[in-house]
Amino acid sequence: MATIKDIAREAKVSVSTVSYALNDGPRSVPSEVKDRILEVAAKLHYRPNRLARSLITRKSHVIGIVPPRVEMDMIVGPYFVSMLNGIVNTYELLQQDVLILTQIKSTESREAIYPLLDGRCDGAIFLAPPHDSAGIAYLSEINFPHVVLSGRNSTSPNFDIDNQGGMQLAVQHLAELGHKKIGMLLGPNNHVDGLERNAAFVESMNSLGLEIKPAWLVEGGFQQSLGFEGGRKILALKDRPTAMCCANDESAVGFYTACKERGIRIPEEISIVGFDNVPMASLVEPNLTTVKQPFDEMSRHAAKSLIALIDGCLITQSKQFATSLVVRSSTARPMEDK
Amino acid sequence: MATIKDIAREAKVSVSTVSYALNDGPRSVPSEVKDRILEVAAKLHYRPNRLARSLITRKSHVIGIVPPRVEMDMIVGPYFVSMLNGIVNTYELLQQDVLILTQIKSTESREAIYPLLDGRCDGAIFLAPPHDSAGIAYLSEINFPHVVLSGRNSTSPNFDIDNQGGMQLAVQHLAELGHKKIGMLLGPNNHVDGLERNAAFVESMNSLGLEIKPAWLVEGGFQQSLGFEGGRKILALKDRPTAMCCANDESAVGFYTACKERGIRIPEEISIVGFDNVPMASLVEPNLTTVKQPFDEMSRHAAKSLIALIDGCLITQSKQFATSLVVRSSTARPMEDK
DNA sequence: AAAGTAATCCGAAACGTTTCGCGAAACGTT
DNA sequence: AACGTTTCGCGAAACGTTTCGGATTACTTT
Repeated sequence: MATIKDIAREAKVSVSTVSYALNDGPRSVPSEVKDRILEVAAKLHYRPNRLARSLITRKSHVIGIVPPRVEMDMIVGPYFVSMLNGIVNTYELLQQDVLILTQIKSTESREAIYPLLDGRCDGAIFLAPPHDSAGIAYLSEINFPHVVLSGRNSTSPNFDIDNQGGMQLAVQHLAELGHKKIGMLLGPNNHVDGLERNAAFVESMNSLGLEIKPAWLVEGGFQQSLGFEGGRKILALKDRPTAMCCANDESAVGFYTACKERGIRIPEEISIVGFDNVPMASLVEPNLTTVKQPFDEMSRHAAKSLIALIDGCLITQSKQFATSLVVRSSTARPMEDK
Repeated sequence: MATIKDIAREAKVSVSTVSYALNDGPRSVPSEVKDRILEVAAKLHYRPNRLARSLITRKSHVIGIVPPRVEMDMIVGPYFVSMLNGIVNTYELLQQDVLILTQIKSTESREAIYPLLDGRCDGAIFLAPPHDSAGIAYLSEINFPHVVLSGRNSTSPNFDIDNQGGMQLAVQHLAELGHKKIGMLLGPNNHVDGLERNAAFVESMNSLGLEIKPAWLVEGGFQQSLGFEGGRKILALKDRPTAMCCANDESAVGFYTACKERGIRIPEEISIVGFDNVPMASLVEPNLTTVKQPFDEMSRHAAKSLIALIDGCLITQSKQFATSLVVRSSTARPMEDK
């Protein structure tokens, strides 16, 4: 592998001159000798070693992504994918590569996030990390550029949606259709989005004067399988809700399966609202009414903000993104009580 | 940021001793002084700089991924995601990080793939690259470890499915149901999988003695939108096929939309077979009968093979993976001809 | 007691860059 | 002709590691 030294020898100039020539460097080099250098470089198939360069410039042009985890398993589910999509496409334009840090298993301690701090990346995006992790707080302390997507860390720039407003849209929609008996497939409590959506459900129901029945609140996690189990529990009740809010689309789809198993028709016998608007929401039958999270806008915004941080802009504002309701075919007026 | 030098000064030993202590080797250091060094390292929150280490060891423990492109746009569609999933999960266990090379826009020239050769990654996986690219051939020439997933490069290890066998399963299934009038939503010709599936369709039809009608072969790309357009063309014909093979699931779903638009029932009026078995296949209504590609097995195999290559195992075999037919609800016997 | 061996640990080179300081040459100005 | 100002180019330091060669000391063995 040819190095800058080889070029220097071959072109009979010094190493520094070669560097200036190749980079249009901070110093000028006469076009005649520059041409010769470039020619030699091409002949030797020279390609700069980025490690050496990054070592001295302290810039890698690589952005780290810390993927979300659930019980030590990485989720490469629809959420991760939707976010990654926006991030990757943004960085394609901004000339940054993306490093997926598979080795970071937790954000809870300093040591756990050390792989981020070894010079390989200029900054990091955390996807849906646990609330207020010590590891992330440490990054703020040492001023390592980073942003948090779908999470809350008091010391870091956060980009998240307005879960409160989103859930209110969902509940209100059901109430307007005439539903009074509304249950919820709860989200996980160790995650901000889950927590907030759960709380917002209770709040929205209260503000509309609707009664919350504890039996209608069951764990749905954020996963299809848990949604299915939760659905079974709900549907086995003698007194069933006529509508369900789900903490996310995946668990809603799990609920669908439970309905199918029991032969309960959606939306005739039970209305279902999801949350997120992942691609599958418009594929399942009936198409899922859901609260839309602007994945693309959020992820692009986060990606760009991180670059701003890296470039020295110190005032990166956290931002909450608005949600909107996408009404499809999984919600309808409740059947007449007989 | 503390360096090994700081530790050396603080612990009153030489730099080399610190290195040996921190790495347990290659030379021994008495446990008394080692403990002191580790203590100082912890106190200073030392973390090794990987750039410096990689520079000298020539190992980065990072695997590069070159994503597939269609007309300069990166596809972060179901295919990419399914593969990425297997790769990332494998490398999580094998202690490798994953670098997505957004900056590689083509594999056609040496220069285009230079970002791969700058020391940041030890090897690379190409996802569905164009057939026999000069860039990839160059990698073989200079012995840079790499594998090709879903593509064919004569000089590189390839991991791909048996498109021929898969398409035969599809056609045979339709034939067994009694279909004689079978069309195809063709795949793109600039891609091996598209090419092979198209060819295999023709071959399978011939070997079963079924007539191929040119009007029933329309471009479907690998995308939903093109599948939709293709579907419109087919369905507008006076003499329609009773069954369709689609080059992949996404275009099949596009075909679904065309059917819905025209009020044509699947599978009663037309049977549809997809290819790939991406998650959406089991979500659409009716569930799509499709040829299953073992994404997980393939991607894991490729990921592991690449590591073997990097570790010096020079005989990494290309491998073709078997497909299987997943019969769901989008295929049925044709309606009686009246 | 001498010689051989093993254990320690230091200094320095190396990896491939970027960039600073400084001298030499070339040029323009008075 | 003397002086300042550019332009050009070289050498060397720096980035943070790993690892080799060798010097010093301590422990065996005869």
